[in-house]
Amino acid sequence: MKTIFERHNIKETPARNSILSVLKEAKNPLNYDQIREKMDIEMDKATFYRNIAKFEELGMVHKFEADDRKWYFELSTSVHAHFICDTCHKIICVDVTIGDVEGEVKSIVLKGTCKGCKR
Amino acid sequence: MKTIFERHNIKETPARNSILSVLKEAKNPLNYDQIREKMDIEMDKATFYRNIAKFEELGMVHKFEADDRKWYFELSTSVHAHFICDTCHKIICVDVTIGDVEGEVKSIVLKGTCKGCKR
DNA sequence: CTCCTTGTGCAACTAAGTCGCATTGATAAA
DNA sequence: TTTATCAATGCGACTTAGTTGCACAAGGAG
Repeated sequence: MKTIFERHNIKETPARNSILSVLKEAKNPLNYDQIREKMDIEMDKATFYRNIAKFEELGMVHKFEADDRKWYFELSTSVHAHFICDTCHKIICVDVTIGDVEGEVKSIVLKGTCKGCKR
Repeated sequence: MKTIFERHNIKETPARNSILSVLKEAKNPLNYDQIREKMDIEMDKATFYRNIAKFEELGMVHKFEADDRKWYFELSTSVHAHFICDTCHKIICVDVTIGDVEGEVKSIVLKGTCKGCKR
Protein backbone atom coordinates (compact mmCIF):
# COMPACT_ATOMS: atom_id res chain seq x y z
CA MET A 1 0.00 0.00 0.00
CA LYS A 2 1.56 3.22 -1.17
CA THR A 3 1.35 6.28 0.99
CA ILE A 4 -0.43 9.34 -0.32
CA PHE A 5 2.99 10.89 -0.86
CA GLU A 6 4.30 7.99 -2.88
CA ARG A 7 1.17 7.98 -4.96
CA HIS A 8 1.77 11.59 -5.91
CA ASN A 9 5.52 11.29 -6.21
CA ILE A 10 6.41 13.86 -3.59
CA LYS A 11 8.51 13.59 -0.47
CA GLU A 12 6.95 12.95 2.88
CA THR A 13 7.94 15.71 5.30
CA PRO A 14 6.77 16.70 8.78
CA ALA A 15 5.22 19.88 7.39
CA ARG A 16 3.23 18.01 4.78
CA ASN A 17 2.13 15.34 7.22
CA SER A 18 0.98 17.96 9.64
CA ILE A 19 -1.04 19.92 7.11
CA LEU A 20 -2.67 16.83 5.68
CA SER A 21 -3.60 15.37 9.01
CA VAL A 22 -5.37 18.56 9.99
CA LEU A 23 -7.31 18.52 6.74
CA LYS A 24 -8.17 14.87 7.20
CA GLU A 25 -9.80 15.53 10.53
CA ALA A 26 -11.56 18.71 9.44
CA LYS A 27 -15.30 18.60 8.96
CA ASN A 28 -15.35 21.85 7.00
CA PRO A 29 -12.90 23.83 4.91
CA LEU A 30 -10.32 25.74 6.93
CA ASN A 31 -8.20 28.80 6.29
CA TYR A 32 -4.51 29.25 7.05
CA ASP A 33 -4.99 30.53 10.58
CA GLN A 34 -7.40 27.77 11.48
CA ILE A 35 -5.08 25.12 10.13
CA ARG A 36 -2.08 26.61 11.88
CA GLU A 37 -3.85 26.50 15.23
CA LYS A 38 -4.58 22.83 14.81
CA MET A 39 -1.19 21.77 13.58
CA ASP A 40 1.11 19.94 15.96
CA ILE A 41 4.21 21.64 14.62
CA GLU A 42 5.06 25.17 13.62
CA MET A 43 6.13 26.12 10.17
CA ASP A 44 6.66 29.27 8.20
CA LYS A 45 3.64 30.51 6.32
CA ALA A 46 5.64 30.32 3.09
CA THR A 47 6.14 26.62 3.74
CA PHE A 48 2.46 26.20 4.40
CA TYR A 49 1.35 28.01 1.27
CA ARG A 50 3.92 26.33 -0.93
CA ASN A 51 2.88 22.91 0.24
CA ILE A 52 -0.79 23.61 -0.07
CA ALA A 53 -0.16 24.93 -3.57
CA LYS A 54 1.57 21.69 -4.40
CA PHE A 55 -1.28 19.66 -2.97
CA GLU A 56 -3.71 21.64 -5.05
CA GLU A 57 -1.64 21.24 -8.18
CA LEU A 58 -1.71 17.48 -7.62
CA GLY A 59 -5.43 17.50 -7.10
CA MET A 60 -5.21 16.44 -3.47
CA VAL A 61 -6.64 19.64 -2.06
CA HIS A 62 -9.31 22.00 -3.20
CA LYS A 63 -9.37 25.67 -2.30
CA PHE A 64 -11.80 28.52 -2.64
CA GLU A 65 -12.30 32.04 -1.40
CA ALA A 66 -14.98 32.84 1.08
CA ASP A 67 -16.06 36.46 1.35
CA ASP A 68 -13.35 37.37 3.84
CA ARG A 69 -10.42 37.57 1.46
CA LYS A 70 -9.04 34.30 2.76
CA TRP A 71 -8.48 30.99 1.08
CA TYR A 72 -10.22 27.96 2.49
CA PHE A 73 -8.81 24.49 1.99
CA GLU A 74 -10.18 20.99 2.13
CA LEU A 75 -9.23 17.57 0.85
CA SER A 76 -10.58 16.94 -2.60
CA THR A 77 -13.73 14.91 -2.49
CA SER A 78 -16.76 14.74 -4.67
CA VAL A 79 -18.11 18.11 -5.73
CA HIS A 80 -20.30 19.54 -3.06
CA ALA A 81 -21.43 22.98 -2.01
CA HIS A 82 -20.26 25.23 0.79
CA PHE A 83 -22.70 27.44 2.55
CA ILE A 84 -21.13 30.54 4.06
CA CYS A 85 -23.22 32.36 6.60
CA ASP A 86 -23.21 36.16 6.34
CA THR A 87 -23.87 36.45 10.03
CA CYS A 88 -21.89 33.82 11.90
CA HIS A 89 -19.37 33.29 9.06
CA LYS A 90 -19.41 29.57 9.55
CA ILE A 91 -18.73 27.44 6.50
CA ILE A 92 -20.88 24.39 6.17
CA CYS A 93 -20.58 21.64 3.61
CA VAL A 94 -23.95 20.90 2.04
CA ASP A 95 -25.29 18.60 -0.62
CA VAL A 96 -27.20 20.34 -3.33
CA THR A 97 -28.44 19.37 -6.70
CA ILE A 98 -27.86 21.90 -9.40
CA GLY A 99 -29.84 22.27 -12.56
CA ASP A 100 -28.38 22.56 -15.99
CA VAL A 101 -25.16 24.54 -16.28
CA GLU A 102 -23.02 25.26 -19.29
CA GLY A 103 -19.71 23.73 -18.35
CA GLU A 104 -18.09 21.49 -15.81
CA VAL A 105 -18.72 22.60 -12.27
CA LYS A 106 -15.92 21.95 -9.81
CA SER A 107 -16.92 24.07 -6.88
CA ILE A 108 -20.09 25.58 -5.48
CA VAL A 109 -20.30 28.35 -2.93
CA LEU A 110 -23.59 29.52 -1.52
CA LYS A 111 -23.88 32.58 0.66
CA GLY A 112 -26.71 33.74 2.79
CA THR A 113 -28.04 33.37 6.27
CA CYS A 114 -27.83 29.96 7.86
CA LYS A 115 -30.67 28.24 9.64
CA GLY A 116 -29.29 29.09 13.07
CA CYS A 117 -28.83 32.79 12.40
CA LYS A 118 -31.98 33.19 10.35
CA ARG A 119 -34.48 32.12 12.99
CA MET B 1 -40.98 59.58 -10.49
CA LYS B 2 -38.22 59.58 -7.91
CA THR B 3 -34.65 58.95 -8.94
CA ILE B 4 -32.83 55.97 -7.57
CA PHE B 5 -30.95 58.39 -5.31
CA GLU B 6 -34.08 59.97 -3.91
CA ARG B 7 -35.56 56.57 -3.29
CA HIS B 8 -32.57 55.64 -1.16
CA ASN B 9 -32.17 59.04 0.44
CA ILE B 10 -28.66 59.72 -0.73
CA LYS B 11 -27.24 62.55 -2.74
CA GLU B 12 -26.79 62.29 -6.45
CA THR B 13 -23.17 62.96 -7.36
CA PRO B 14 -21.15 62.55 -10.54
CA ALA B 15 -19.18 59.72 -8.97
CA ARG B 16 -22.30 57.82 -8.02
CA ASN B 17 -23.95 58.39 -11.36
CA SER B 18 -20.89 57.17 -13.14
CA ILE B 19 -20.56 53.99 -11.12
CA LEU B 20 -24.22 53.14 -11.41
CA SER B 21 -24.42 53.74 -15.11
CA VAL B 22 -21.54 51.34 -15.69
CA LEU B 23 -23.25 48.71 -13.59
CA LYS B 24 -26.52 49.25 -15.43
CA GLU B 25 -24.94 48.51 -18.76
CA ALA B 26 -22.90 45.57 -17.53
CA LYS B 27 -23.94 42.11 -18.57
CA ASN B 28 -21.84 40.44 -15.91
CA PRO B 29 -20.37 41.40 -12.55
CA LEU B 30 -17.34 43.65 -12.77
CA ASN B 31 -14.42 44.36 -10.48
CA TYR B 32 -12.95 47.75 -9.59
CA ASP B 33 -10.52 47.89 -12.49
CA GLN B 34 -13.11 46.88 -15.03
CA ILE B 35 -15.55 49.47 -13.75
CA ARG B 36 -12.90 52.17 -13.69
CA GLU B 37 -12.04 51.56 -17.32
CA LYS B 38 -15.64 51.99 -18.33
CA MET B 39 -16.38 55.06 -16.27
CA ASP B 40 -16.59 58.40 -18.03
CA ILE B 41 -14.94 60.27 -15.17
CA GLU B 42 -12.01 59.57 -12.91
CA MET B 43 -12.29 59.22 -9.20
CA ASP B 44 -10.15 58.11 -6.32
CA LYS B 45 -10.40 54.45 -5.45
CA ALA B 46 -11.44 55.41 -1.93
CA THR B 47 -14.38 57.27 -3.41
CA PHE B 48 -15.27 54.29 -5.52
CA TYR B 49 -15.12 51.81 -2.69
CA ARG B 50 -16.97 54.05 -0.26
CA ASN B 51 -19.77 54.59 -2.72
CA ILE B 52 -20.03 50.97 -3.65
CA ALA B 53 -20.12 50.12 0.05
CA LYS B 54 -22.99 52.54 0.48
CA PHE B 55 -24.82 51.01 -2.47
CA GLU B 56 -24.38 47.61 -0.98
CA GLU B 57 -25.55 48.72 2.43
CA LEU B 58 -28.70 50.07 0.78
CA GLY B 59 -29.24 46.84 -1.07
CA MET B 60 -28.72 48.41 -4.49
CA VAL B 61 -25.59 46.47 -5.29
CA HIS B 62 -24.46 42.94 -4.62
CA LYS B 63 -20.84 41.95 -4.34
CA PHE B 64 -18.92 38.71 -4.12
CA GLU B 65 -15.40 37.44 -4.37
CA ALA B 66 -14.24 35.46 -7.33
CA ASP B 67 -11.10 33.39 -6.92
CA ASP B 68 -8.74 36.22 -7.78
CA ARG B 69 -8.89 38.15 -4.51
CA LYS B 70 -11.04 40.84 -6.08
CA TRP B 71 -14.57 41.93 -5.37
CA TYR B 72 -17.08 41.75 -8.18
CA PHE B 73 -20.09 44.03 -8.23
CA GLU B 74 -23.46 43.98 -9.94
CA LEU B 75 -26.81 45.61 -9.46
CA SER B 76 -29.03 43.65 -7.13
CA THR B 77 -31.43 41.49 -9.02
CA SER B 78 -33.06 38.21 -8.30
CA VAL B 79 -30.77 35.58 -6.87
CA HIS B 80 -28.87 33.89 -9.62
CA ALA B 81 -25.61 32.04 -9.96
CA HIS B 82 -22.26 33.15 -11.30
CA PHE B 83 -20.09 30.72 -13.13
CA ILE B 84 -16.40 31.55 -12.97
CA CYS B 85 -14.21 29.78 -15.47
CA ASP B 86 -10.91 28.45 -14.14
CA THR B 87 -9.32 28.81 -17.53
CA CYS B 88 -10.54 32.01 -19.18
CA HIS B 89 -11.61 33.65 -15.88
CA LYS B 90 -14.77 34.96 -17.40
CA ILE B 91 -17.73 35.41 -15.08
CA ILE B 92 -21.04 34.39 -16.51
CA CYS B 93 -24.45 34.84 -14.96
CA VAL B 94 -26.43 31.62 -15.09
CA ASP B 95 -29.79 30.42 -13.95
CA VAL B 96 -29.67 27.35 -11.82
CA THR B 97 -32.06 25.57 -9.61
CA ILE B 98 -30.59 24.29 -6.43
CA GLY B 99 -32.10 21.67 -4.23
CA ASP B 100 -32.83 21.90 -0.56
CA VAL B 101 -30.49 24.05 1.49
CA GLU B 102 -30.56 24.85 5.16
CA GLY B 103 -30.90 28.60 5.21
CA GLU B 104 -31.63 31.56 2.99
CA VAL B 105 -29.37 31.65 -0.04
CA LYS B 106 -28.42 35.09 -1.30
CA SER B 107 -25.59 34.32 -3.64
CA ILE B 108 -24.35 31.38 -5.64
CA VAL B 109 -20.92 31.02 -7.15
CA LEU B 110 -19.98 28.08 -9.32
CA LYS B 111 -16.46 27.43 -10.47
CA GLY B 112 -15.17 25.10 -13.09
CA THR B 113 -14.42 25.02 -16.76
CA CYS B 114 -16.81 26.79 -19.07
CA LYS B 115 -18.22 25.30 -22.23
CA GLY B 116 -15.85 27.26 -24.45
CA CYS B 117 -12.70 26.24 -22.59
CA LYS B 118 -13.78 22.69 -21.90
CA ARG B 119 -14.06 21.44 -25.43
C1' DC C 1 32.12 12.08 0.29
C1' DT C 2 30.29 15.11 -3.29
C1' DC C 3 26.66 16.46 -6.36
C1' DC C 4 22.12 17.76 -7.07
C1' DT C 5 17.47 18.23 -6.24
C1' DT C 6 13.87 19.51 -3.11
C1' DG C 7 12.07 21.57 1.15
C1' DT C 8 12.30 25.20 4.64
C1' DG C 9 12.89 29.77 7.07
C1' DC C 10 13.41 34.51 6.87
C1' DA C 11 12.58 38.87 5.27
C1' DA C 12 11.13 41.74 1.77
C1' DC C 13 7.52 42.42 -1.26
C1' DT C 14 2.67 42.74 -3.63
C1' DA C 15 -1.75 44.46 -4.24
C1' DA C 16 -6.73 44.95 -3.23
C1' DG C 17 -9.02 47.24 -0.28
C1' DT C 18 -9.44 50.50 4.04
C1' DC C 19 -8.82 54.53 6.96
C1' DG C 20 -7.60 59.19 8.83
C1' DC C 21 -7.69 63.65 7.76
C1' DA C 22 -7.92 67.94 5.40
C1' DT C 23 -10.59 70.08 1.69
C1' DT C 24 -14.55 70.82 -1.15
C1' DG C 25 -19.25 71.40 -2.06
C1' DA C 26 -24.00 71.54 -1.45
C1' DT C 27 -27.89 72.42 1.64
C1' DA C 28 -30.01 74.78 5.54
C1' DA C 29 -30.35 78.24 9.02
C1' DA C 30 -29.71 83.23 10.23
C1' DT D 1 -25.97 87.24 1.30
C1' DT D 2 -23.38 85.21 4.77
C1' DT D 3 -22.55 81.50 7.89
C1' DA D 4 -22.92 76.94 9.91
C1' DT D 5 -23.28 72.08 9.05
C1' DC D 6 -22.67 67.77 7.19
C1' DA D 7 -21.80 64.63 3.49
C1' DA D 8 -18.67 63.57 -0.43
C1' DT D 9 -14.08 63.60 -2.23
C1' DG D 10 -8.92 63.24 -2.79
C1' DC D 11 -4.67 62.05 -1.04
C1' DG D 12 -1.55 59.34 1.18
C1' DA D 13 -0.58 56.17 4.66
C1' DC D 14 -1.87 51.83 6.23
C1' DT D 15 -3.47 46.76 6.56
C1' DT D 16 -3.05 42.09 5.66
C1' DA D 17 -3.42 37.56 3.19
C1' DG D 18 -0.66 35.69 0.37
C1' DT D 19 3.86 35.53 -2.66
C1' DT D 20 8.69 35.63 -3.89
C1' DG D 21 13.85 35.71 -3.74
C1' DC D 22 17.49 33.90 -1.60
C1' DA D 23 20.44 31.37 1.42
C1' DC D 24 20.67 27.31 3.94
C1' DA D 25 19.39 22.38 5.34
C1' DA D 26 18.13 17.64 4.30
C1' DG D 27 18.44 13.59 1.97
C1' DG D 28 18.99 10.43 -1.72
C1' DA D 29 22.00 8.99 -6.01
C1' DG D 30 26.25 8.00 -7.89
